[in-house]
Amino acid sequence: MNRRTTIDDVAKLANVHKATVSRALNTLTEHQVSSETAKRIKRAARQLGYVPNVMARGLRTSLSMTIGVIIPDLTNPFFPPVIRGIENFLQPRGYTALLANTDGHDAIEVAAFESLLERRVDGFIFATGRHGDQTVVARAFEANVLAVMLNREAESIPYPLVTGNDASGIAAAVNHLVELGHREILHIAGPFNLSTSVVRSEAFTTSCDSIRGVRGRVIEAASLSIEAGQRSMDDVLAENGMRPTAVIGGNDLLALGALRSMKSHGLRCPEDVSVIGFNDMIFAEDFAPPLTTVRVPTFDMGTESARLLLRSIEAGVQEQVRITLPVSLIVRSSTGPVSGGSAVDFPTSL
Amino acid sequence: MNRRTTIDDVAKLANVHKATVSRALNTLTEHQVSSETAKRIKRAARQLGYVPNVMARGLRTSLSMTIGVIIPDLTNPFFPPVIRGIENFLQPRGYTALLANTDGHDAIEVAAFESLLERRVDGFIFATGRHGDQTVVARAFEANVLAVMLNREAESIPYPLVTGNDASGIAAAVNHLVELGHREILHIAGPFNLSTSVVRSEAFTTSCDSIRGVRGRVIEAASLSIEAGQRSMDDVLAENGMRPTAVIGGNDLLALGALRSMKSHGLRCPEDVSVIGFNDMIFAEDFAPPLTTVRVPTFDMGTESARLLLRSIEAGVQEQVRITLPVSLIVRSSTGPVSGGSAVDFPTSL
DNA sequence: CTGAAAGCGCTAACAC
DNA sequence: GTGTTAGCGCTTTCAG
Repeated sequence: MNRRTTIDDVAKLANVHKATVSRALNTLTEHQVSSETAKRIKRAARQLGYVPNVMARGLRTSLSMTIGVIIPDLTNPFFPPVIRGIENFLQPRGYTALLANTDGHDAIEVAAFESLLERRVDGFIFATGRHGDQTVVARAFEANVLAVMLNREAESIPYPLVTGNDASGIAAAVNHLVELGHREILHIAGPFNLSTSVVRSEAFTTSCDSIRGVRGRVIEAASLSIEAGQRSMDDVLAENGMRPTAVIGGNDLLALGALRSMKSHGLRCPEDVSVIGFNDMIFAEDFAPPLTTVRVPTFDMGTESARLLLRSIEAGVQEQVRITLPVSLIVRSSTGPVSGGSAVDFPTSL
Repeated sequence: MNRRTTIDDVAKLANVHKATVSRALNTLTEHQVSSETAKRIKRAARQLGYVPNVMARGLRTSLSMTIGVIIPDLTNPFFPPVIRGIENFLQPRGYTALLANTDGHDAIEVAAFESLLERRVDGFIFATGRHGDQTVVARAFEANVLAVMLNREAESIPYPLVTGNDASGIAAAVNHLVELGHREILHIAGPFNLSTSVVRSEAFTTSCDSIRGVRGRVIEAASLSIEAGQRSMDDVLAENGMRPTAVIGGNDLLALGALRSMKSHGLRCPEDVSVIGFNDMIFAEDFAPPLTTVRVPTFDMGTESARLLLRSIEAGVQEQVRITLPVSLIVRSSTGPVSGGSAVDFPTSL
């Protein structure tokens, strides 16, 4: 990677000062230079294959034109569409996203945060909000760093928040189950140090309580993973109390775990137990059975958070908004009429 | 985001020259400064919350400590583990990856490439190799840019290549099917302008030809997507010639598409037709039925390509290696004995 | 409309 | 061991 051509090279070839080159090549200042010289300069630039050096520019303007995106794990299928949404907004505006995974570890999160600060990112998108203020989010806020929260909120830290409408999604899921005749419903919630888990489980309890005869039960999973969902469902099935006829996972992964647990216990879905997920992640329709779930506009959440952040950056001041995007229930084959009850195809006596 | 403290601030507080601060804070030059002053400097730095500015450093050293990673689509589950593998190698070495998606469009690819050049990335990882030299890869090579190819090769451009052992994976898949009694095997290949598609389909033909009585047929899908796989399988099923009893997808997505097509035609898997995928992407085990597939070490491919690239960067010269990682056949439930024939539960005459 | 000069924050070469 | 000096490549006053 040999020495690249600089603005001075272009200046020399075009017989102007480098300042003029700078003006000519920047859309915002292009009008300050006569269209003839501008043309000459551009030709020279093209001829030399000139590519401006963003680092040098950033040093001068103290704008890096990058933003840091901190997520738990790219491998979680929730995130790729979010990232694409973010980039979709950033790219045409000349910004670039710097990605960092934390795997949920505080130490890694701190390291990632600092590494992004070294790169002088102009702002952050945090998709890692947790409760308990020791997190990086709190440090960022104290340090006056511009940021927006995506999906999850950080307790008491007033960064803007972009989420799906969790409460309405859960309500739709509960209603769907109730219409199918279910009365004993289990919610396998994500860890309660995540705001989404709290919001969803509260919405779950509220929804169940508001419908006569419906009993909702909440169990907290250790993490938002298939394994944790499976373990939670195993625990429930090991009890010899009353079994739920339906379960709502705090996300699709937990629902998938529940499905695996049921399979290992010889329970069929939806004949024995109906299952609903949350997010409608990729492949949700290809599972066995295709998963009924709440679709969350992940791409749009990315776009919106990027939009919000750039607005803050341009204004130079932190906004305090809250954007809640609509969600929708996608009914597939993992939910069916309760057995022992109202259904036609499954006349039963359980 | 107020003005950050600079090296000069630290120098003033520690009563030394900024050059000394620079030395003290850099592990490679730390020994050049007395441990006492070093300690004092570090204390001052911590006290002020000093974070070095990599843009300034990069301008000086003409190293950005970033590398560009160009992929078709992050949303394709093949890539997230690759990216994590790359970052896993880069991060402890102070490097950061800049990601860009092309969606397979040349124009976007060019734009992404230039935007990364502006950021003065120290090298590239291309996961977009195609045949036909008009691509960015060719331009990069001509411009003496350091890079490595991941998974796919760019025709005649001698960048290092990191792949899985496609040929052995396909051979294992074919053998597995033959052992199950299959004799009419279909390969739904990816587009032939991708080197992986060519390698795999050639391996397929070779494998089939080498076994007496086995007839292999190759059909080229329009893209590496579920939809393309479904369409290809639809086409085959619409013919009234001899039907294959097994199909090998060029990747898991194509296999999944075949599965969908079969379902819509009332064909069962594996009873009517066995299906094998390639990559063992996430959730392959959760499909209906759980997919037999060739596991490719995606994370390691990321790691290895990053290692190769950094080595080139440090050497300052392009290497010419080729790393082929071992793959393994993961047998699940989408493959079974050929119907109408041969197995033990299905007694055989193979 | 264009040129000259200064400086963003840092490191590397050279002094002492 | 530490200070001095000189830029890296760019934008932005300020003159003219």
